[in-house]
Amino acid sequence: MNLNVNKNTIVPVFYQIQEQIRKKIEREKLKPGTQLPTERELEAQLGVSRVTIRKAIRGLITEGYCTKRAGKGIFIADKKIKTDVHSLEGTTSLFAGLGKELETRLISRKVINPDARMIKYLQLSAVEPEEVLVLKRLRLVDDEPYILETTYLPLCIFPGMPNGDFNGSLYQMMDEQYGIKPHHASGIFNVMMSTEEDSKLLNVQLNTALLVKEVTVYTATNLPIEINKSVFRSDKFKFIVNSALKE
Amino acid sequence: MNLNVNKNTIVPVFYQIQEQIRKKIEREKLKPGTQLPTERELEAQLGVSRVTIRKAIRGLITEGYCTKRAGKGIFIADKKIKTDVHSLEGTTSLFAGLGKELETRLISRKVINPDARMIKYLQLSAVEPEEVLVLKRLRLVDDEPYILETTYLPLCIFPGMPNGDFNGSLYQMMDEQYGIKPHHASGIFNVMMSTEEDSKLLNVQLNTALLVKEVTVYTATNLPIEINKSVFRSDKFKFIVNSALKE
DNA sequence: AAGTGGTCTAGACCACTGT
DNA sequence: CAGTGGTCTAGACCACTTT
Repeated sequence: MNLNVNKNTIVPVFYQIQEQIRKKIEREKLKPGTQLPTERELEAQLGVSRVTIRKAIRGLITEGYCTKRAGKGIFIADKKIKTDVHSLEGTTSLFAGLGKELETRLISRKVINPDARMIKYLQLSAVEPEEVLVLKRLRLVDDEPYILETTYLPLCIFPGMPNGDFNGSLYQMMDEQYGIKPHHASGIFNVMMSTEEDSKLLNVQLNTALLVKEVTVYTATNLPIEINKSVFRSDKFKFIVNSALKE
Repeated sequence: MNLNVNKNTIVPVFYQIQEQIRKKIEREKLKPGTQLPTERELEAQLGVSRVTIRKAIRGLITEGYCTKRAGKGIFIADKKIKTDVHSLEGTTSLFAGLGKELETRLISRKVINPDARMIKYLQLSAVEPEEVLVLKRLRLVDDEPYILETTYLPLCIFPGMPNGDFNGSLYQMMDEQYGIKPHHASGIFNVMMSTEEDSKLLNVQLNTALLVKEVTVYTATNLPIEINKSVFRSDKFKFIVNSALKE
């Protein structure tokens, strides 16, 4: 791997290692898919402890440069997919535009009584709140999970929806079966550490940094029709912003 | 602190601790500014090693729930400031709108020959590229750094700019002295680990997750006038998105 | 069964912050 | 100076993946 470490400096050893690997990736001397030496090999080669190696790799994983698999090894991540934060384009059409075969796997489908947060954002009746359909769907490409999407849909707007088939585009289904079109959305964009469930479904290590976009979606008439929480793998996506001066 | 740990489960100990603290923060049982017990106190109280305690805290720091200071301790972070990713509002007016006193500290001012990246984004002549003014400015509130902003300005558009006073709003200065108004911008939003310089200036630990927005700013006539790289402390900001359906 | 990363320990020393 | 977090070690055991 051609790395070297200088222990006679204030610069932490883990940081020296991390930066050398990062530069190799940025200069494309390490190409996507390449397997790094194992932690124990690096430990022996560099004469540092395994904890230090792991600390060096962790930062690269948080930034999405590397991925790890228990039992397999450490790998350079593929190029990230560019996604427009500002676009309300559905996941289905995003991938269609990229020429990638998107698989949608329904993880769970539940009808629940909304909590205070949902009542607020979906503007449900506080007295007799209507039930909400919760869909958890995993989006995969080549059997590799990319996005975990949780959708909250008020049944007063989408009656009968619970029996639908959710392997295609939800927005297309809304339009075709209910004549409802999403128009705009607002919410929050955040960094989150993966929970046990996120990790299992997205096939990443527990406590990996993930990117979360959580928005309320409205029709052109400002009717809230959906809360959408999308959890993106940070090694798979980069986010584009298009800003404009506010009037 | 009233935390407990069960070692007879598959759930990692560090994760149990992290989630208990997270919940206390979310339920506001731990309020902003509160100091947590020291790492060695937690170690003794919970009967786990210091490394495990530190691993638990690290995730909370990445999400911006906590901050650490060597020699001081671990603290619950203040509420985050909401920033619209989509707005081109300058930092100066953002804080003015919040009623916070923003201090701008000029860290460095250099005139450089642009590299390939700048030539591309600022659409400079590839043959005889004009020089670029690089400003590094720190934005602080109550002496606490919030944003590290690096600005690249082509001197062909802003002659004489290097001698300016950069403690106010740059956009105001562009308008008043050059008659140039920013109109829209596009670029990338990312998670980055802090470098040594970032860490020193933003007063965070080396290798802390930070949020970076790097955009090219244009006038209404699509003239690129600036590359702006803003590094946000993740314990200080949360990001709002407003999406619209693409036409 | 062998090899990978994941978790955890007990201890050491350093750098930074305050008194 | 004492106390804090920051770095690092050498070793142990576990769970997952592949052969």
